[in-house]
Amino acid sequence: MDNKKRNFFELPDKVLTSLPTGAVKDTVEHLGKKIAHGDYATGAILPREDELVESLGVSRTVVREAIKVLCGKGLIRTARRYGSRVCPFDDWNLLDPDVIRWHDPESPQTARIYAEATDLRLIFEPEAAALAAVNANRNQRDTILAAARAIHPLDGRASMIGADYMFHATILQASGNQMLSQLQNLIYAVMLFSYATSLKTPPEEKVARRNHVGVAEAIDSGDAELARGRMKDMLVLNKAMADKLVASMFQE
Amino acid sequence: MDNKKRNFFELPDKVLTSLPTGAVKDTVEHLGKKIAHGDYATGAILPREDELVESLGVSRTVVREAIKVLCGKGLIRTARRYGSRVCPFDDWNLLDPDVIRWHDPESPQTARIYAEATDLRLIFEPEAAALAAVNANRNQRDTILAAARAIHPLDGRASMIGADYMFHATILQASGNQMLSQLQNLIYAVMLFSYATSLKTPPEEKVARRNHVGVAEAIDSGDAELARGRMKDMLVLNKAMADKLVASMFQE
DNA sequence: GTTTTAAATTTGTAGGACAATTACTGAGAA
DNA sequence: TTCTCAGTAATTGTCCTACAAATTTAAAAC
Repeated sequence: MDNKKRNFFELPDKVLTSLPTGAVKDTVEHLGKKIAHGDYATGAILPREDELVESLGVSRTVVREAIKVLCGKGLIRTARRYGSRVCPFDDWNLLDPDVIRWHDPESPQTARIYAEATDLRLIFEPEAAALAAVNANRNQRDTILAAARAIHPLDGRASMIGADYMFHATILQASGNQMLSQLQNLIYAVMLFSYATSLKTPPEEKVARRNHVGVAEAIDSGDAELARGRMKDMLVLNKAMADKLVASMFQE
Repeated sequence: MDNKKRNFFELPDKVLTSLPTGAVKDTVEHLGKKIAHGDYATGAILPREDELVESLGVSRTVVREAIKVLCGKGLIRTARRYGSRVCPFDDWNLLDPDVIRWHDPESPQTARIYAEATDLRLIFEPEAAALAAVNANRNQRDTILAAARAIHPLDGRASMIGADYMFHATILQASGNQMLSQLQNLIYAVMLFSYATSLKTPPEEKVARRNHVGVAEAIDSGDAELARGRMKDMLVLNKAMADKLVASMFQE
């Protein structure tokens, strides 16, 4: 049971696209990551289809289907006689779960996205908490409370971050707004980044946990105003830490 | 010149996917709309590939590439020997520009999405306005002002809504947060819906215009607090109208 | 030098063949 | 009857070849 509970709060290792496992999926992941990692500059031409066929060891059918998927996410654009070129960053579907996930958590370039995501969280999560305080069902309130209490450093970083993700994701779900709920992909990206860089940051878990539990209790009690305020306070603190971290990354 | 200006504020007729024009794109659009319109229930099996080949008059290559794109957007999921079945609504990438656009503006089912989008706007647009007041460049401030002033009923609904969209989209862009900026797709969807149903609503354009200009001037003057407050007031009013409209739709 | 024409190249579409997987069928046993 | 298990059939997944369409590049004509 303990084991089960622990698994429950682990950071889901993959938020997969709905593509079936197979060559197409692998190719999409491979190319998607390369593009998101910046291996090809904006406007750069990807290798020709037959080159990809050779280098990836799959058929042209697979390569083409993969490229079409990436087009659908705004990463690339194809033209006859020209090739597939990488779209300007503005055109990327930044809120697509896959595109978010493909960003390299280790890259300093991702830091900007991370900072933007943190700003965005500061905007919508307090409101989500307020909505959750009103709309959450019994089950959700329990999960939020349990996740908040599970945030302690003794279990190691991985499960701590897992609980953290579950905490925030459940609040979004409990808001009752499906679009708001989908922004949990954004939180997932921040968590990934946070996990990749957490080894360098000083642990402030005790404070973090107290804050989380505070928010959870406010939601559980149904006090929307209190939940909003506490969530906001928590995220302001979070943003301060994030900004410091990003600054230090660019300083290197 | 007048003509050019008018075009500038017209609602862009298509926020296209990055797929090149052609059979694949058409097929994606066709199937995507059918699914988003609810022609296939959740879990329902789509016609087999060879049936689609026949009914759509394209090759299996095209059908397969289109289906893969839809998988990438979370609409469907495929399996050998089983077929392509429609994913539960929760799995759809609701923030994907295409998925948003494919919703049927005429359908009462869309009304719920519309209401959620309106709620979401109320959350992030006041903050976007505050950010824009600080970060917008000269050009953006001018565009926002011009768009706000172009919102008058004499030009007809289409261009009025076009200016409205330009107003909100530019504010998001001017916020300086790329993720925030991408939420303009959501506003686009609301505008489409609004346009489709606007014939039934009594015109309150004079008030609307005064509000928009107020926000624009606040942004132009660089007063973040004022911009936030005015945008919020405007959207609260907007939400009240939206709720009334949705209620009337379900009442029928 | 400029314009027009031709050629080469790259993606787009079509269609056939087989592989892999899994739902379904039916026979046999409990 | 009901359950198990093997076999069969059906559907998508992958590979392949051929040709069409478009567009850049190069050549040619003026």
